[in-house]
Amino acid sequence: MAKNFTTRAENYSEWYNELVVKADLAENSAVRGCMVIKPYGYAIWEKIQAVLDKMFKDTGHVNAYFPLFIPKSYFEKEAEHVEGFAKECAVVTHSRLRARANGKGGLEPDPDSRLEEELIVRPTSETIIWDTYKNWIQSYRDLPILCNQWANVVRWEMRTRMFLRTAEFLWQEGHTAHATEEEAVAEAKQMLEVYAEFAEKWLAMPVLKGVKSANERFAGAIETFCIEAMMQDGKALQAGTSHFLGQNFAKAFDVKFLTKENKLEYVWATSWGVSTRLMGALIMTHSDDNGLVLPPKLAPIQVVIIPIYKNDEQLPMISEKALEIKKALEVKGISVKYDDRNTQKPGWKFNEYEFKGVPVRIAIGPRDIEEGTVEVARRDTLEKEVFQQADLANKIAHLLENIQANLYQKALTLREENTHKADSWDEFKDVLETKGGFILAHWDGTPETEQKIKEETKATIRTIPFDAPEEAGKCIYTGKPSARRVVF
RNA sequence: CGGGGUAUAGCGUAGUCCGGCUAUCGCGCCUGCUUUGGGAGCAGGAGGUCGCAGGUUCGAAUCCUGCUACCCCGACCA
Repeated sequence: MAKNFTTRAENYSEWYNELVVKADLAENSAVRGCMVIKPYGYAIWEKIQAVLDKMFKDTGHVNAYFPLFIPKSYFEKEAEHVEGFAKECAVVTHSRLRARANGKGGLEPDPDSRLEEELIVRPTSETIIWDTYKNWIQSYRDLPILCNQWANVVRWEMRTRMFLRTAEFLWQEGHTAHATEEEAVAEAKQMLEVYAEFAEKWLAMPVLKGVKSANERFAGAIETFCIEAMMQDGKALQAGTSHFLGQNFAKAFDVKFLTKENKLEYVWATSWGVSTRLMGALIMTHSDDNGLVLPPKLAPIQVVIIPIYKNDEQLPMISEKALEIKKALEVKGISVKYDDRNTQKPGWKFNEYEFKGVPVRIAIGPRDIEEGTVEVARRDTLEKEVFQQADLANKIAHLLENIQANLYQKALTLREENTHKADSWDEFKDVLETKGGFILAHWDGTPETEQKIKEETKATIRTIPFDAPEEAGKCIYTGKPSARRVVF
C-alpha cells in the first residue's frame, strides 16, 4: 500500500480515515467518540451479522437480549472485572431534567431525581447476564445455556478511531454456562474456530489463532483465546476474542447447580465477542489508494452495471440488455446494482464504485451492443477485460470466487513477508526496528519478562499460537528455556 | 489521563505574527447551453453567528482570558 490515497494523507491513520469517508461508510458523530454508520457501511455490518448469526445457530446457540443499564453494585462483585472496566464507564445518575435554576434558560438534572444506585451503561454484559442466569440454573438439567446477544455497548475510551475503537460500538457477545470445565473450555475454543473461519472464508483475512498472555487477558477471565490479523502497515489487530471464565462469575453471582450426584457446584462460564471493529479490519486489510476493496462474499453490491450512452435514444436499448444481464446474475444469487442515473457521468460512477469497493464492474455501451460484449473490471487488480455476453453469469460467478481467493492470498502473502524469527535479544530489537511486523521468538512464559520487553521495546505478545510447533529454545530476554515461539 | 496541533460555507483552505474597505480560493451545490468508453467545459447564481463565552479597542477572524470540540503520538482497550 502506498501512502498517497490523497495528498493530505500523511500516515496510515489518516489514509484509513480518508478511506472511510470516501467510501461513504461512516462519519464522526456530534457525540464525543461516537460514529454514525452510514447506510452503505451498515449494509456491510448486516451482512457480517447474518453470516455470524447463522454460524452461531449452527453451533447450537440462541439469541436473547439483556438490559442496557447495569446497577453499579453488579460490577463490584467480580474484583478483576471491575478493575478492568471502571475507568471507562458511562454512569447514569439522574432520571429527569428540569429548567435550570439560575433562570438563564436550558436544562439541568433534577437533584430530586438522583438515583439511589447509579446505573452503568453496559461496557460488556457478563455481570447482568450472570445475575440473570442465577435464576435460570438450579440443576444440571438446566445446562448448558448457550446464549448470544446482538447489542451496543459503551466504553468511554480516551482516544477513539472510527470502527476500531469508538465510545459506542455494535457487537455480539455470547455468554454460556456449563456443567464442567472441559465443556466450557471446548466451547470457548469452538467459538474461536467459528471466528477464525469467518475471518478467513468471508473477510478473506488470514488470522493467527492462539492464547493471550496473562497481561493481555480479559478482566475476569482464566484464559483468553484470540484471533490476530496483520494490517497493511504491519501492525496487529485483535479481531475477535473468546474467554474461558472458569467459575469466577458463578462465584461472584452465586450461580450453583445440583449435579447428577446431588452435589452443589459452581457453573463454568465462557464469553466471546466480535464487534464493528471487524469492519475496521476489513478496510485495513484489503483497501488500496483507490478506495475500499470488499471481498465478494461480504460486498452489499457484488456487481455494478454502468451504461454508457451518448444520448437518450441509446439508453433504452442499453438498459434492456443491462437488465437482462442483471436478471441472469441475480438468478445465480449475485447482488447487482444497475446505475442508470443520468445525473452523473460514467467516469464519475467508475470512481464512485471503486471508492465503495464493489468487486466487479460491468460497463455496457453501444459498441458492446453491436459486438455482443461487455467490459468487465475487477476491483482487486483494477484489470479490465472484454467478455462475450454468452454465458456471462457463470463467468462472473467464477470471477467473484477468484477475487475472493485472490484477496485472501494477497493478505496471507503480506503477513508472511512481514513475519520474521528472532533468536536473540539483539536480533529481536533489530528486526523490530528495521522490519516491524510479527516476530516469532522464544519467551520464558513469565509476565515479568513480557512486561520488561514491553517497557524496553513497546513490543507486546499478541498471541501464543495453538499450532506453533514444539521447538526447544531460549527466551530472547532472560535465556531461560522455552518450548515454543510466541508472536510479538 | 500525559505531550503536540487544529477550529473560517457541506468539504478542503487563505488571511492571524504586524487589528482597518464588501472575509480569499478550490471542490461540491443550483440554473442554462454544450457534453457523456475513466471524476466534463463555459456562463450565471446560492451559501458565513470566522468553535463558544467574556475582555481590550473608534474598530477584532486577527490581541488577551476562560471554556469546548476534534486530530496526531503515548498509556488503555474489542
